[in-house]
Amino acid sequence: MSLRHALLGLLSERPASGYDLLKRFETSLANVWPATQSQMYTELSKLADSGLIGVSAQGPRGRKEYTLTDEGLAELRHWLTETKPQRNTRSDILLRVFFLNVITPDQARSYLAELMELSEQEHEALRRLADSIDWGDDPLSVNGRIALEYGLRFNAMRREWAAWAADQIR
Amino acid sequence: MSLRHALLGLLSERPASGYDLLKRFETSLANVWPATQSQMYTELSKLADSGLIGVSAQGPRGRKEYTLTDEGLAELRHWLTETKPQRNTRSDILLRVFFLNVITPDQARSYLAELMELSEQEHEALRRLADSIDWGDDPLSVNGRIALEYGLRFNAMRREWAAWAADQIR
DNA sequence: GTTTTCATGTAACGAGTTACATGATTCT
DNA sequence: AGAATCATGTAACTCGTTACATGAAAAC
Repeated sequence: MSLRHALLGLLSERPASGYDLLKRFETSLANVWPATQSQMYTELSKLADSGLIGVSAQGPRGRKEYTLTDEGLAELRHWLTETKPQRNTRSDILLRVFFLNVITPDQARSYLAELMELSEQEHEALRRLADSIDWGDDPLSVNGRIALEYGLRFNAMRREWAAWAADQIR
Repeated sequence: MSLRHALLGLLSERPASGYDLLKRFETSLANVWPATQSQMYTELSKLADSGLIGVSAQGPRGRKEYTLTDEGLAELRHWLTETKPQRNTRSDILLRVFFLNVITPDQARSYLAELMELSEQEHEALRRLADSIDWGDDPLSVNGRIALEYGLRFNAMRREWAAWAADQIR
């Protein structure tokens, strides 16, 4: 139920079309909340129907620019302050760990080595992303920087853990 | 698509009924792959239809005991060795971070303080769980211990990050 | 004999994915 | 003129959640 809030959040910065939002997802939110094109257009229609956003302008090629309404902003704030985040369960990566005894120790260690590599690659990608952006003092930079730092720490933690885990398997 | 593999994995230890598996999910896999009763019975039917598991015994009250077939074990091994884990995206917690500028700095800091507390609570719960189990040298203990260590490290990381993040918000 | 536990299933709905379908406009 | 990009939408399907429904057997 959070795609709607992701869209409201992006529209709180500035009005945008579905196409714009699609692009912005790719660059900023793809890591924390991926969404398909199909899903976004559907959700935007629903948001417009429920009055949380409105069509503020029409452009060429049927372009519809959406703007956050007062109700939409209220809903966004309500979500941020009054509702508790659901903890993030369901990890394919971790699920596999429970069944590593089904394969050979060599295969298990190889799986954990892959995880280490994956973590390193993601860490590196985030580091490059951090370098490519010139961070200002504006709120968006601060928030983006905080989210990115999470990614860096997360991948560092996961790399260390996978190394430790590989060592546990005898 | 991993619930099926979670079920195959649990059945690789020993045969069990849907009801048994439901109980075992609660204690072991609930943290990494929660599933509802409804979902599990449906998935077990599908697995039986496709021949990856079979009904090995019938008990009182319509109890059906399922056993992993050779094809099922092969599929489980295939999943573990040949397929790449999908990285874990979609974090409600992190999504909110992107929009903290929409609320007041005080509210934002309060949100991060909640996250710190949540991480501490989960860490503590896992620590208690670790203490309550007498870990042996058997494969299941090793795997369970590895998964649990992940949880401990993850929550420690998240707590530190939230503390750091709160400090970034001025 | 009543409550608890065991045990399985279905229906309706919401969220997410893949694929298909269409067409206007801008760029080269 | 043709290719790339902009731009939106729908259909079919899978996965996951909530709620409903049922009843046998064991425990007290």
